[in-house]
Amino acid sequence: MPDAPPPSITPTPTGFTLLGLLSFGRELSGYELKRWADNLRFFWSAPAMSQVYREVERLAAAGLVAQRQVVRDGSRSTKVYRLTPEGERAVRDWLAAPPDPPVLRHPVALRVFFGHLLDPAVLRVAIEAHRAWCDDMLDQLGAVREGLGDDERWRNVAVVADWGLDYYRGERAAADGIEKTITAPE
Amino acid sequence: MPDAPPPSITPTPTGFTLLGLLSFGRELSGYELKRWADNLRFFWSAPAMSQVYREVERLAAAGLVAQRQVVRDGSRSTKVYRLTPEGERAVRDWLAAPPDPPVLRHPVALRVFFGHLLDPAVLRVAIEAHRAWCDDMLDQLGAVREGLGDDERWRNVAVVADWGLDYYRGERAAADGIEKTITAPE
DNA sequence: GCCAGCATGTAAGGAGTTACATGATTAT
DNA sequence: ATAATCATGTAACTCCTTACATGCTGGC
Repeated sequence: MPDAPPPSITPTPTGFTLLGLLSFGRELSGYELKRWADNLRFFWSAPAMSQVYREVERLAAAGLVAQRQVVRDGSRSTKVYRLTPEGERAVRDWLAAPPDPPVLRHPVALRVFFGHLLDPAVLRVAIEAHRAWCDDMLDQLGAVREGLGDDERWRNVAVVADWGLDYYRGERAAADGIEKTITAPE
Repeated sequence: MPDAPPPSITPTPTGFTLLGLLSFGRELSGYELKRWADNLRFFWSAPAMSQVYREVERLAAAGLVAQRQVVRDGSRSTKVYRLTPEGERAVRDWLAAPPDPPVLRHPVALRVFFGHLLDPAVLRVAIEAHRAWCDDMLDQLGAVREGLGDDERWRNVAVVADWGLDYYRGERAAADGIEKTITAPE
């Protein structure tokens, strides 16, 4: 008699992204999955460590990933996960479904919208902080992009990285534009 | 003896945005607040109806808004809310705090990232759906922008609307660019 | 007569966060 | 030695959503 059929729970969005990360073929630990997931932060929300552990357990319970105990360095042991065929089917189906609209929460836009409640100097500080954040993201994403090179295997990832670089450059330019509007009201 | 001091709870982000909406000076019902909040959807998440009612009750309990029973049309009655001085202080302080980084969740970027799991034709459909969504947002936001005119009272709102029009135009252009990359792989 | 819009809520649950708790290994 | 990184989890809580439930009013 084969194993009991895994309970058919539907993964959360984060669960699906973890399946996606495992679809690159490597066996990863929860810790490694978190670090890979952090690379999605340029266009997606990176999950908390604790959620990665919770989700990957759920995925294992559902049979979408296979768990394996690995002993490293003699005594220390780690759980690693790899995608099962069912898991791959699940991500594929999830991705093939019509996409939800993008989610955007833009604190700077919100502050301009409610600009009558803010001292212009404070608003300007917020805009400048945003620009600095954009620069930071551009640095980080630029580094990622360089690491990808033109390796055929990371072609799609590179496309997204290039898209992201444009996105954050646009974001930065928009911040500059808004700041001018604020500083020179008439 | 004055009224018991209102319990000092901190509003949720949605609660603060409701305070912000009330800071434009009008007394609004829960229903009207929801419709006003929907105008934030171009750069912020619009709350569900039920959450608006829950939050506005909490704000009233905290003394940040004042509730008033209004009888319309003889029998029908509505609760309307207006901002109290404490409420105004609370939003101001919230907005003056350093902004959180923007939140972005971009399903199309995610699909490109995991492009190896998708039939190119399906990916193209997703990109085209995204472009259609951008066009829709541009239409809606354009209509909002026109309604604002150059009324001095809506100056900041108009600045955000103009920013949004640029944002969605950029989004649309990026979708076109990505689609070309996908269609012509070499 | 019926449907769209106005109007208000409750109940249940989903998805995620922060804070806490623990401990081994590696590099400085 | 001590700090950073690797490694794994639990508990409590927040914020928000969907589904449900109800009823009035105005226009076609």
